Amino acid sequence: MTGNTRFAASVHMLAYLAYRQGAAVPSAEIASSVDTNPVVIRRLLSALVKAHLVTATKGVTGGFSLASTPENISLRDIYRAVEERPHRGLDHFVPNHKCPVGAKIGTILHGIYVKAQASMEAELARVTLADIHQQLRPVCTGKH
Amino acid sequence: MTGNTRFAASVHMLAYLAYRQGAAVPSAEIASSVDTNPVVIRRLLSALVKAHLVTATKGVTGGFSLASTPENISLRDIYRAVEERPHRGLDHFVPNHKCPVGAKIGTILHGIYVKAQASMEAELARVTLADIHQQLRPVCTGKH
DNA sequence: CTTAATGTAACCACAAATGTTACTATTTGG
DNA sequence: CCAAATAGTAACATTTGTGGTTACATTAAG
Repeated sequence: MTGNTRFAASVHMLAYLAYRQGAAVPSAEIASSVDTNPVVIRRLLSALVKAHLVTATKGVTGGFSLASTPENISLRDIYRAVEERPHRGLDHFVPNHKCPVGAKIGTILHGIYVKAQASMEAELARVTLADIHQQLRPVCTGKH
Repeated sequence: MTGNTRFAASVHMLAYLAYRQGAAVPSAEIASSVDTNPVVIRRLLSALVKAHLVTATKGVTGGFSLASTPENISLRDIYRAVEERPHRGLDHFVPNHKCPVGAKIGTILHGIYVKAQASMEAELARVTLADIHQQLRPVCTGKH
């Protein structure tokens, strides 16, 4: 699993928590579903805990569970929690400011990125974890 | 200039060609405006030529120019020309198919990506090179 | 106390993008 | 025909981001 899979993996993880219906799920179990390392899972979940989408409990019986009902968690919430700097593409775009075009294109592009992303996020906002949980049916409920 | 700047750089390049009003502009001049290597410019322009957004002429007086009027070139055209596989994020996302969630989440996520991107592209389609050229004013016309 | 869990730091490995060099083919103009 | 300037492209180096891994401190249950 390489490349930028933060968002996809996060949706998968939260869908798994919804599927486990409030149980405290350890990172190792989630890692098995996503097929990656538990530390990778915990790193991503750390961001989701900070965004108050997930709660974590330590100790032997600890694990992760949704901080809210699936209906109240949209994919936009998840996106914003794990993709902190979506305009990263512009971070290292530093044209020649001595050129009239290079001097102004950065500002123009920034406005375009903002609008394009707002449009995309509006689409993500229309889907909730409950919708995804619904699409996962028919499926046996509980731990596999 | 690092990271994924293909789209931003391409918009810059085509804006520069619009600014130069149909002249045959050599890659070195564009590279100066973008502040990068001429080969990088030619590589990106190669994709834009294949998409019929730009024409190239070889030889001493050669260079690049727009294949159409700025009004007829939208940012969506540019995006599609240089970002061939925008769902690349999902390419390497390979969950555990033995898990009921892992088995189905890929298809669900794919549908979400398609919709989110369509929404973003619709926004990009609303902006043309003519709009950008307009925003670049006031600016002296011609070679700097 | 033992055990199983989170939380993180530190590092390694790999992939993808950009930057660079070098070369060929083409076209213009003397 | 030749010289100069250009596109086109292959090959390689460099950089950067991401995921994977190991290790360890902390916490809580029984």
